[in-house]
Amino acid sequence: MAVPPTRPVLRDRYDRKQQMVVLQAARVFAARGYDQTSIQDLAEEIGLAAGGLYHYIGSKEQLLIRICDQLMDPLLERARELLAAPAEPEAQLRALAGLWVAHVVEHRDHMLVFQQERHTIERGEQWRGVRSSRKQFERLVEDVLDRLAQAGRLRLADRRLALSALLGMVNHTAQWFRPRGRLRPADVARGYVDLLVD
Amino acid sequence: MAVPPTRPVLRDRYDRKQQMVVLQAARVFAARGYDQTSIQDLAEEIGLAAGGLYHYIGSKEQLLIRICDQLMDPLLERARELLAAPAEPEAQLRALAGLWVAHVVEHRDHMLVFQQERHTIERGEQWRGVRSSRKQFERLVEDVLDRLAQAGRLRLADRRLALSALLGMVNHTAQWFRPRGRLRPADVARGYVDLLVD
Amino acid sequence: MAVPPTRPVLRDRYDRKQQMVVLQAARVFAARGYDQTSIQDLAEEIGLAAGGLYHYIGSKEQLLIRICDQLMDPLLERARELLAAPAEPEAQLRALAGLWVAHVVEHRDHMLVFQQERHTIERGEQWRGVRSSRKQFERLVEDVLDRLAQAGRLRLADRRLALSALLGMVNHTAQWFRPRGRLRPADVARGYVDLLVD
Amino acid sequence: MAVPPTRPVLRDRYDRKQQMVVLQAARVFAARGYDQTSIQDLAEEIGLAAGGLYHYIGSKEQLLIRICDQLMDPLLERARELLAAPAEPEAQLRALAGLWVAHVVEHRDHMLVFQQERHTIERGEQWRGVRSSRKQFERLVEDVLDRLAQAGRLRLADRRLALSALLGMVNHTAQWFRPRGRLRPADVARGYVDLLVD
DNA sequence: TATGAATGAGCCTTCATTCAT
DNA sequence: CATGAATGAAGGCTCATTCAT
Repeated sequence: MAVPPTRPVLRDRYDRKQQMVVLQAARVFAARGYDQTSIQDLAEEIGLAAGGLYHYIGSKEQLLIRICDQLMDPLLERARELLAAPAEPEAQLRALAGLWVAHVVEHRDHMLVFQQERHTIERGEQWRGVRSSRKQFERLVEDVLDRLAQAGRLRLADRRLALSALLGMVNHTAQWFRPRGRLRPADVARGYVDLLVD
Repeated sequence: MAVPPTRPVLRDRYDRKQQMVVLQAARVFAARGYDQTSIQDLAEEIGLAAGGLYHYIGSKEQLLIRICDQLMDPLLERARELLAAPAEPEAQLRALAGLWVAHVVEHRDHMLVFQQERHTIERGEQWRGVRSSRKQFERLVEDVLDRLAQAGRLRLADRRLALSALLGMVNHTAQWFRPRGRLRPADVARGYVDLLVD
Repeated sequence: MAVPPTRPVLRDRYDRKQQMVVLQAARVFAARGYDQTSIQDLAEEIGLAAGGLYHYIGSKEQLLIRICDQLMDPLLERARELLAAPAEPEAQLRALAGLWVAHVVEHRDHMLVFQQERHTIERGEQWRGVRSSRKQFERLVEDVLDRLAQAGRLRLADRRLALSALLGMVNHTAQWFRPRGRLRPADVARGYVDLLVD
Repeated sequence: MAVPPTRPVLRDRYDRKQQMVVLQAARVFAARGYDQTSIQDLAEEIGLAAGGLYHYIGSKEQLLIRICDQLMDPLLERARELLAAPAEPEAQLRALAGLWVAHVVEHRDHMLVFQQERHTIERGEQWRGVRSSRKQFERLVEDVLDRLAQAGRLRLADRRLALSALLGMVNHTAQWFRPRGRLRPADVARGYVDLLVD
């Protein structure tokens, strides 16, 4: 198991390195696939011996969980902050979509891994936290869409279908968006929202 | 290697069983993941011994390829037929979305496997055929959207973004659609198109 | 996991081979130690590839459990048979010691492994069965000693101490007895009982 | 390698701590098994980091050797002292058994480790010293029994069997004796000798 | 066709040990 | 003295695949 050191200075260095490991792992898993990447492969890419990795990851599955947390936690936090403040539903949806698409684009690798391993996430006990985060986030999006519908601005009669459509569009963004491309994340987000809002 | 029999009667029975094997494999892979499912797991679920499976699959990877073909081939064929006939772009888009969503829903497991193994499909030589099918299908959708745009009916200025949005929505459908739910595939397809068309 | 075949003929061959594997494992473990013997070592000695062994053992620990069962089950059964029949306590003790020592000597390797791994046996849930067998056997010995004491023929006032002494002597036999030596098992058993009986 | 300090004051503190380490290691090994206990486990139990342990142990195997020495050296020394003085064989046997059983009981953990690792001790070059101690001690016991037999007081015709019986009884004591129980070590020793002496 | 024994490579993980700090 | 990061070599086990029956 990965046991972080207790002394604050070391703890800091440890935490930073652990973040790096998770980040790099996301990149490698996204490219080769989680199962197709051996711990040896990963260690090599990170520049450690296989055993050394285990100071930071606990297990391969815990590493995968950390990748998902690194994806979901800040997104959920920022979305909550945003929606806590009072504002018009359309404005909130635009702001939410903006940060969401930006997050997806910045965490492209995390997203790809998250999607690849959907069946894993939906199954075990140890994935409960990740599942819960995903559901909470979807709930936030749903709420904004509901308020938009109540304001008569949602172009789709079925709110659930609107939610699924938005989820599908945004998540899929990870699979085609290129940072050096013509479109900026904000353009993408605006486009998606334009489709939904009257 | 899987060597099908030559005598027609036997060949027929063999083909039918092979189709069943591929179908069942899609189901199991969708639930447990391709890599997390061993050949022995799969054989047990199908009701054969491990060795017996190999009469029908050739190899595990070929089985995966067959799953993808079973998904893409008929979809591509029907889409081509549809778009070969002359018709208005909106009508064609509606018809295309209808059969597409219906196909996704009917091949939910295939879709989930297809999405899980995206990184596999995008890489090797033996996946060229599957990749090609996917690209051809996306090209067909793109063409309809282009004609819709030329007719001034597309609600998004950026056609590529519209394509990505549609791909995202429809593909994502596999992840939430429930056959016994409130919505029928046709409702879903209509909703998606309504978002895009003016 | 080790899954035995269902068809009777194959099942028979499987069971026989499994018995052989357990037997050989006892021999190797006794000589090199359970932990110091790798599955590779063991497989080599048995004449299988490492993977092939797993058709018969399930896991290294289950193999250890089987060794213990192969030791305890027949001993317990014979002891029960013997003590079920009515007889004088001294005669029963002599008969019991006779078969017990003979069993220890014939299962010398099993005994050595059993003693080496005492700490393992006393701990986990999966060892409950083995622990229970050991306790039941000791209980049988205790009963005979009690009846001997009631008949006024036990040379030690403390019956528990007598039991421990006998257990110590007989079990230790595995560590020094040589089949080609001067003493036969029956001589050893007689000697032990002579010490205890007035 | 473990390099003790040279300055006497430090050396003293070092030696005391080393004794403690060996003592605690015996306890942990007895409970969990030598091989099943990692250096990290051990360090945690002792309250050091893994690296810190190595100041005191040299290597895991040297630690095991020290445990055996801590068991055998004082026993052998006291037994030699006792038997150096002239006395009747029965009195000597009683005295020897007394200190022996007391020693076994006080070094219960050491004994359990010693028995667990019998196959290790009997094999390597570095174990020659421990093996030699064991043999010398057994030789001392054998001599007393021989003199007892010459005095016509041994209840077993076969002296080797008597020796094995005594070794078995006393060594086995480590496995059942409870310090807070009804019996004191002296009672146990007397019981064993009573069995052997006419 | 089908079975299940068998292989051999590879995977995740552990662990004794070392060393810079 | 002590820490904890790091290594590198196994170790137990799984698994796709083959083949005699």
